[in-house]
Amino acid sequence: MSDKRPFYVTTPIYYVNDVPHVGHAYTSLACDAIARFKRLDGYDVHFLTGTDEHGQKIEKSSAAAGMGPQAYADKVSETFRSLVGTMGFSPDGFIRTTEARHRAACQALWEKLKAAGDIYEGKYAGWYAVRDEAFYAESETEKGPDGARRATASGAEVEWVEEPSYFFRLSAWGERLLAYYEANPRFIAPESRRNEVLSFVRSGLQDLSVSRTSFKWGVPVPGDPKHVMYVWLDALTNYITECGYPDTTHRLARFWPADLHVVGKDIIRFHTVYWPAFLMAAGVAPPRRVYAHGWWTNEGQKISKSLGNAIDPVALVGEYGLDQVRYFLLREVPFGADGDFNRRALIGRINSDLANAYGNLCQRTLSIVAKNCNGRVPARGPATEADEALLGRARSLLATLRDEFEEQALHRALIGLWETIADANRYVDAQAPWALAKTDPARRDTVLWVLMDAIRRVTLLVQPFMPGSTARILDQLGVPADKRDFAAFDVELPAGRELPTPSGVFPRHIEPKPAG
RNA sequence: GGGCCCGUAGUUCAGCGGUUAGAACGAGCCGCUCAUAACGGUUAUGUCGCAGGUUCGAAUCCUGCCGGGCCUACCA
Repeated sequence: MSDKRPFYVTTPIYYVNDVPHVGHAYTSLACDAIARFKRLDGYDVHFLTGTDEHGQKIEKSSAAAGMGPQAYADKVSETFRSLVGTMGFSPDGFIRTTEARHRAACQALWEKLKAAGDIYEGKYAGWYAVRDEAFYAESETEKGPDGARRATASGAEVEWVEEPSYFFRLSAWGERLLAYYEANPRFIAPESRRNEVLSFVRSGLQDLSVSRTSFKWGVPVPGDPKHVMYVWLDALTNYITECGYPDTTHRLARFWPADLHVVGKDIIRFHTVYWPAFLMAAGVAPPRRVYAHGWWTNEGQKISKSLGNAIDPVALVGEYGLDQVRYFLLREVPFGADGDFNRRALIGRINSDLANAYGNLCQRTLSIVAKNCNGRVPARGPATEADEALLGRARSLLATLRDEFEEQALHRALIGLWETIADANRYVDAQAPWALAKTDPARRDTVLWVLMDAIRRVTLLVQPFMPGSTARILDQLGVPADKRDFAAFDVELPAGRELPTPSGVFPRHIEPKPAG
């Protein structure tokens, strides 16, 4: 239906045992900026997010909440769905693992793996801690002086438990995975994560338990309904469920293989080892790229449930503004690295980068236009060297940003954009259009036109990061709605177009005076 | 234990073999007055973690040490 090139980007599906926090918001935000950039650049984008709703924890949490697991999942899934609105995300699909289409896809994938001989029946055995409701590897436990074995991390007593389970023959896929990494050097990013995965796979893979009989809340194993599929086989499959798997004629089938899975660094292995192994075993192409981002700390402190210092994105947006938060999260930390969330830095970004540099550039330019040019786009005259320098820089931005988005270097994209904003502010001072207004109105108009065009180009490219604010700026510049994608990057503003009265887009953030 | 990464101005970081080590924020001084008291110019501070080594030359390569982080499988 479209001859545009497809681009498929996904967030992980979020587990509904948790309430949304900045970590979730951050992953989705990065995907959102990427999806928006690609749409503006003419791709047919499919951006998928959703919720993971199966498993023992949901079964238990829902019972504790006095409701059925589906009702419970419905409720929590809804909080994730509402985050989409709060954060201004633009997903094209929202998938839930409890949907019938997902059950069908998981079962189809299972049958394929079974038929290929990559699934066999065995016995899952391990050290189980009742208190933690978790299995531990032998190396994660130790024997105490009383002879009882305990989980090293939690101190909970563990017991040896065995249950029947199906296994995926992951051990057979090590060499083929390494060959895939070798042939597709961009598959895992950033580089440091790739190294980790490589060394993990080289160290040898064990078969993977992919079913459980100890709980019911999951996708039943075809032909053996005592079992439900266990975590990753269920969760990861969502990415192809969306594309209609196993129906290759589905309207979204053309989006597979995914161009990009964005994940937190904690689940990189599942996406770069298990997932491509499952897919290759089933005869499906693996995704093109998996990018793992880092974690946020809160004012220098590790975020943890026990500290109760989770950051609520909804509160954040309420206090500082949506685009301000979006900008901060993507600008403050190199995408891929860990970062610290702190108020001083956030307020610094809001005031320095947004209010003083960008917002004020727009405001000072547009108010001179409003006062001197009768509120219309001025006409340009011959360009000077200084004009060409600024315009040349602004023109080169699109190509640069394309490269940076190819690498998910979102922070570098923003840095480059802001360098041009700084150039433009220097240009205003050097050209002093307020003085030209008295001596050389034609030259004044040229200067203002140059500024407006530089701002227009920068703003076009800032759209993926701050869609709301940039829309307002483009309105004030008189850029029509159909001239805001990158195809219109070189469509310059026609002189004489009437402009609305300018008004500030990025207010300074003034900290409320703390008591005492 | 094994593997990977990091330690550079007050702060966050760039630089990864070649003249006097850079940027941003913050601080001081000067200028401008179009603008959200915003903007521009300028000044300042660094034994580039420590100790050896390779080299004509090292923040940049090698070794050791100190300090910090991450990975080392079935919690999403």
